[in-house]
Amino acid sequence: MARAGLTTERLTRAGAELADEVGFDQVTVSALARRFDVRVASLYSHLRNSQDLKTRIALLALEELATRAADALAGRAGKDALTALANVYRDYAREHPGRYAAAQLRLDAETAAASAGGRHAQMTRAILRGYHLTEPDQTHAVRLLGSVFHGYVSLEMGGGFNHSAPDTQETWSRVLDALDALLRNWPAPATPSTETVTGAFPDGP
Amino acid sequence: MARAGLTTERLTRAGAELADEVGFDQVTVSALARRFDVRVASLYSHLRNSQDLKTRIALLALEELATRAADALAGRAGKDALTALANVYRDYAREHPGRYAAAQLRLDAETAAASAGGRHAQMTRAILRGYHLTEPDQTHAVRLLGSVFHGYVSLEMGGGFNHSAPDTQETWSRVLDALDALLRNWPAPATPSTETVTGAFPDGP
DNA sequence: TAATTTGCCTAAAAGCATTAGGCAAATGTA
DNA sequence: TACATTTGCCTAATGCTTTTAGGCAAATTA
Repeated sequence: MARAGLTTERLTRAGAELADEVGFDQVTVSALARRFDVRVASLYSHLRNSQDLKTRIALLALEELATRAADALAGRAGKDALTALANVYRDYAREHPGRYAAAQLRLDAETAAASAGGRHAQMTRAILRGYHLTEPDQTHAVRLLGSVFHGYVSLEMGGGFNHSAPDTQETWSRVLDALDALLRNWPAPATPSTETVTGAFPDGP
Repeated sequence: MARAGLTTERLTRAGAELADEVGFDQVTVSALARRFDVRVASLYSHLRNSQDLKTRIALLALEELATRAADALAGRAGKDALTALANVYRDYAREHPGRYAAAQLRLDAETAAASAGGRHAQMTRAILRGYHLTEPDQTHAVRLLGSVFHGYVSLEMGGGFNHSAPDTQETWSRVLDALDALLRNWPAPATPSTETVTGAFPDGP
């Protein structure tokens, strides 16, 4: 009987498409087999197991995202770069929700080390060059940006912003304005504020 | 034979504990039945199905979070309130990772409307009173804060911040400093910058 | 063409979700 | 107290997913 021509790569790509269609956690070895019109057991020659499939989809997504990010950053700096990078994540999540979810999969240390994850941190760090932050503030800022990008995209996709007035695109622009302003004027560590105490009641009532 | 005394509430609470122990998406009707030393089918008198169980755990988590948030905000304002609210989310996620994951579950519109979700938005809005923002900036800021809190906690729990130098507590403090500074000095919408263009090459090369 | 490798198959076991129908314990009623 | 009803947990059964073992035929190599 004719062969289906399965390969790990083809399965991974099809898995990514499936994820975008039905959601990453609905991605199942069975569903993938159905899509290739092949028996389930046949996939186990190409994939170690279900977790292996999911990991491969995650790595694919991280790669795609890193490539898009690198393209977007080329030739840009400052707020222009900030906006471009932020939009890469947001647009990718909208175009490929399943892959974006996959990119959030927790990888074990070795796999993570071999993934495109490191490049993402590097690129976020790159856009900070325009803002003249020095360590450790640079790392703080990298983490903040990652948090905002991921948090915003994740809440927006979850429908958390659908309920009220200003549309989410408007908010997104203003959030990027705000981040730009913040990075241009990164505050020093707050000194534990004693002023309210030293006002009316220097040593308490 | 003696009855086990199952109720929907007891099952929900036990489900939440199970989630914290093994992860929210490992929560299964079967595992819960095992925990009560009872046959699986018995749970279906108290739960419509697996999804129902997960939804109930999510609602429980949202309630608990809202209660903690309300307690934390009582009598606080300004940065003090900002920090307190932020720490509620972060601490809850660390103490109850499974419940925190549950709180992220996508609910259908009616369920969401009946949930404590609305109170969360209200409380975030409440801390902005100390910062004198008016609409629509207030909504933008609510969304930004939600994004940072959720994004940071989610990346931190995922181990995304374990790789490099400044420890995550230090970053957390500096992120809160930064948000406070940003809210005290919320920027006007950026005007499309024409300055780089009008400099050397007014109409392009 | 013959030998070997490789790819997809059948078969089977185990776990989870879910429904149908039954018996016994708990509760309400005379 | 005795009886009737409701309620709670049970057994049984179906269907889906995961995963392993072993087989046959197609593709590749010699």
